[in-house]
Amino acid sequence: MAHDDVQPASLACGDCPIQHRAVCARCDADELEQLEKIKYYRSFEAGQTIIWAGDQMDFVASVVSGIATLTQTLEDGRTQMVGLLLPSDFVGRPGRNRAAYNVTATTDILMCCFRRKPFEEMMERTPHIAQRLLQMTLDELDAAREWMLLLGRKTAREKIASLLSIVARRDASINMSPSARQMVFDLPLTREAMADYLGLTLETVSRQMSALKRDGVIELQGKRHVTVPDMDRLLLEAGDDSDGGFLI
Amino acid sequence: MAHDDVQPASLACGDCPIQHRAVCARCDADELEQLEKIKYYRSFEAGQTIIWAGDQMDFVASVVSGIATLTQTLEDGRTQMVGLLLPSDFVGRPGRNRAAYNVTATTDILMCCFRRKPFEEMMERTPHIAQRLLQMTLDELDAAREWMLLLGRKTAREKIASLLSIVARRDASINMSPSARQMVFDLPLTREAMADYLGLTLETVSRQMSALKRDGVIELQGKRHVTVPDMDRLLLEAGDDSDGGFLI
DNA sequence: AACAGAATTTGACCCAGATCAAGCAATATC
DNA sequence: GATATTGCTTGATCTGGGTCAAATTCTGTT
Repeated sequence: MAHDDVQPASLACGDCPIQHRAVCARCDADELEQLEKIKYYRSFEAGQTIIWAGDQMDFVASVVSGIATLTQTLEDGRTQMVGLLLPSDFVGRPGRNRAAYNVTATTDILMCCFRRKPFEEMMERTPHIAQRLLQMTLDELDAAREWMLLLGRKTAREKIASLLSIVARRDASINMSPSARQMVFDLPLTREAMADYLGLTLETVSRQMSALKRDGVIELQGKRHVTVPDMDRLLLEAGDDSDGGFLI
Repeated sequence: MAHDDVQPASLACGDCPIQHRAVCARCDADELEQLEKIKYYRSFEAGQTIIWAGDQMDFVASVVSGIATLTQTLEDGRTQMVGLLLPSDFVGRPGRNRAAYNVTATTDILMCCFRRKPFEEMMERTPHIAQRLLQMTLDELDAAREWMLLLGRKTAREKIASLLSIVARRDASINMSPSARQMVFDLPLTREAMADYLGLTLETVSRQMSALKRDGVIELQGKRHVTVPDMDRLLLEAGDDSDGGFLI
């Protein structure tokens, strides 16, 4: 998951052919050449499952463009989203060859993959890769823990408001000044995906969206296009004491 | 408490004075000497808050003995536990000087601390420390995500059964063969702490404990001492498809 | 042993969110 | 242009777990 400290500009790192913050921010020419040899691209269509939980993983990868979700399921079909993969996010872990989650493309997606074994060997020789991955993993852990608070203790309305403010914030950091009061963005998730993320049913998501609209917290044009007239109001509804999103 | 006196063999790494898997498993004599210089011990009593969210952190640390919890709170007082710190676990992150969570001792606890700046500098020079921390952080992330599934999608009864099976499993890995059908252990948590961990109220925890007892899934001697006559039954109640605990 | 205080259990009641079931709107297919 | 298909909304009803309150252990102290 990406974070507030990661500026979109930092995603493309100069003339690095991989253009990925996890592995190339501090790579020298020699290291980049090594990476070049073990890398390949894979693309998936929206809705495709990229990796099934339990699958053999012979690669680690980073998202170049598009969005994917990490989900866990109970055998009776209950599913919980446990993470989002946004451009520049990393998936797969050195040292383990089985996937722990389902990874599903929610939009068309392009992944930059590295063969696992050589990547691990390279990591041994190239300390700053482990350091960078540690940094990213710690960010993800913070995000996951923030989400635990949401899942365990927030009301449905607060959950929705939290998700909206997070998406708004991320969109804003890409499209406009993050301090603007009014924000406009498209939801990258269906109601069902929102429900899976928030630990709710899609009906409750829909009802709370309608409630927030009725109360003037948000405006909806169509189903995906959202206008937030007053971000402070939305953040208040989210129930966070802090200024909002660690998440995403 | 059982955990104070029993240390898994793997925690003590040879003649390393720090005896901590995060930082010394592959340290040579020279590195150990450096660590020795920046380390100190702190101890806390059960109930004490070790670190407040937002506090300045001038150290990173690992638990030598005892148990602590990581909690997040909303400003109206709702709290959610987001992690447990057990002996050998690491807390604090290189590269950030503000704590993100409250850390509270649930038993008397001894921590081995390293001054942050020199630790970071040492990490730069000593690749395997970052590699080890990455490994540990990835494990924690998996645990957090497993917990997200629990928080978002499991019923109260399943949550309790999950927690019990996790504690049983961890205890078993210390005290006896993990494959035994019957298990006996002490809960290291109060009902309130269990509730904070599971995203429930303490009344619901109590009720579900009683229900599991009534249904013969567990036996209770006193409030903390638990006997599980049939671990498979408990795991079934936990609703996991896998064989249980990534967690803890 | 008796008491105080905390932790836990149990009961009665309530409500947020789940479930079940229709309708509606937008897009894709023929 | 008619018709599925898919995603979303809304309504009616039910229920798991929350809330409030009162016992009942347990623990430590005098």
